[in-house]
Amino acid sequence: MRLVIARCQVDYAGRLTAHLPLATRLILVKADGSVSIHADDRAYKPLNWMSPPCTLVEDGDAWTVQSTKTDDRLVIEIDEILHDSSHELGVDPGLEKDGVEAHLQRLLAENVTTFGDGWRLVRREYPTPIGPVDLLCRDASGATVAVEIKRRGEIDGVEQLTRYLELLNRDPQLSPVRGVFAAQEIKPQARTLANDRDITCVTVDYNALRGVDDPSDRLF
Amino acid sequence: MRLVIARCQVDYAGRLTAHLPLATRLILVKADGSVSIHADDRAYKPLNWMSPPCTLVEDGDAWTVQSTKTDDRLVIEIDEILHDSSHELGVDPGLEKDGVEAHLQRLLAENVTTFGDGWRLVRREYPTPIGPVDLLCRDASGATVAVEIKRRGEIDGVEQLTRYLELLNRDPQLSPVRGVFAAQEIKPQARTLANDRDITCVTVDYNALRGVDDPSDRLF
DNA sequence: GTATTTATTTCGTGC
DNA sequence: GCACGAAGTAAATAC
Repeated sequence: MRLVIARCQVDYAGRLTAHLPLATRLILVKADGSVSIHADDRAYKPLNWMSPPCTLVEDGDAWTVQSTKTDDRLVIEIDEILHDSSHELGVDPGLEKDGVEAHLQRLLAENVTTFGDGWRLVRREYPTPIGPVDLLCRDASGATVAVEIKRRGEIDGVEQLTRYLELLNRDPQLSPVRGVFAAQEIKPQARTLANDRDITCVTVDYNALRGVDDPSDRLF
Repeated sequence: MRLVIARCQVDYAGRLTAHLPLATRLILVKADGSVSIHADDRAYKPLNWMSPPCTLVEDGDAWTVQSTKTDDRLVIEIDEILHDSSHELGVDPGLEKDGVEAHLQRLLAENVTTFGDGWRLVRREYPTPIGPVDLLCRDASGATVAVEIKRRGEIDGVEQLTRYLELLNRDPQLSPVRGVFAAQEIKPQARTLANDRDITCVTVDYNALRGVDDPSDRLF
């Protein structure tokens, strides 16, 4: 990884064309070949960048980063270099994620009684012609319920579930099928639409649910 | 801007929980308060980050980045610092973009003959109850044409234009209205759907069109 | 202010 | 390899 602090101008041509006037910035050159130009704001987002595969050619003050696959090009005109250092980082073991929708789905699949006593899982990722339903269940009375799970419940999730319900209700083996919209947080608009369509909203406490599964916390 | 190369472990808790095992990484602390943890790959994307507003508290080897607005938290456990430098960058004049959909729309509005001889513009951003149509035109024969413009023509753009056409064709003053789907690049799926719905596809050469407007190129 | 759309989206996953 | 959906999406824009 190479860190360069330099006064520079940058031009990009590719999916769009863009220009950066002369100013002092960080030029970050990674071992993967990527080059990104950072200002002192915009959080982690660079002003300009080139994704690998690409090659950096330094011709004096003119640095050219050319994409190997497309005709995208970044031209950096160096005015003055204020810092230039390189560092061996090695391969990163990578990020271990937790808490995404998939995990929430697995937890709920293993704990369908979260929705009500006597519930049981028919199957996870129940296939339909327009895509899999997250969970297909039977409630205590034996009625079929399609469950759509989101981390954040928004209006498009309700639309998605509505499409599934319409399809599932055409199947006389399953019909009538009702819907449950489960999320860690449900937006008011989504809740209103769901209620209007007789879909039950359930907000899920992910931490509590995980506690059922594995009470050992990592750090928090 | 502060650049720290350090062997470290990182834990994040917020919208998800995540852990980074001990490894050497770049810790980038920007003047806007943001902190991002970079490995030597993943292009410009950090492994972990915290967006402003947030505060970094260093307590020996334990660095804590706490979001001011939410309860998101990043805990960095420093094992060894290999590099630590700070740099004054000043305010960046920022990126001047060109080539986005808005500009493409303006260019085409000024050059509707791109679609055919004798075409003229009725109006740009023609209002309908479900949103504005990019361009409403009349072709050489006087027939009404609705034009939907995208940088990249994908299936949802065709759906959008279809909804506009359905609405516009209810207006006896305009009907019959046909559709043109214009983009720099049209995906095969979108083209197939458009053809099926008798919508004409037009791929636009943005550079050539811009050349009509302003023949002076910046760099390329 | 909130809701919607865009993004040089990027990134993963299933086919 | 390509289409589809999710993202700690974020950011800009419309309302």
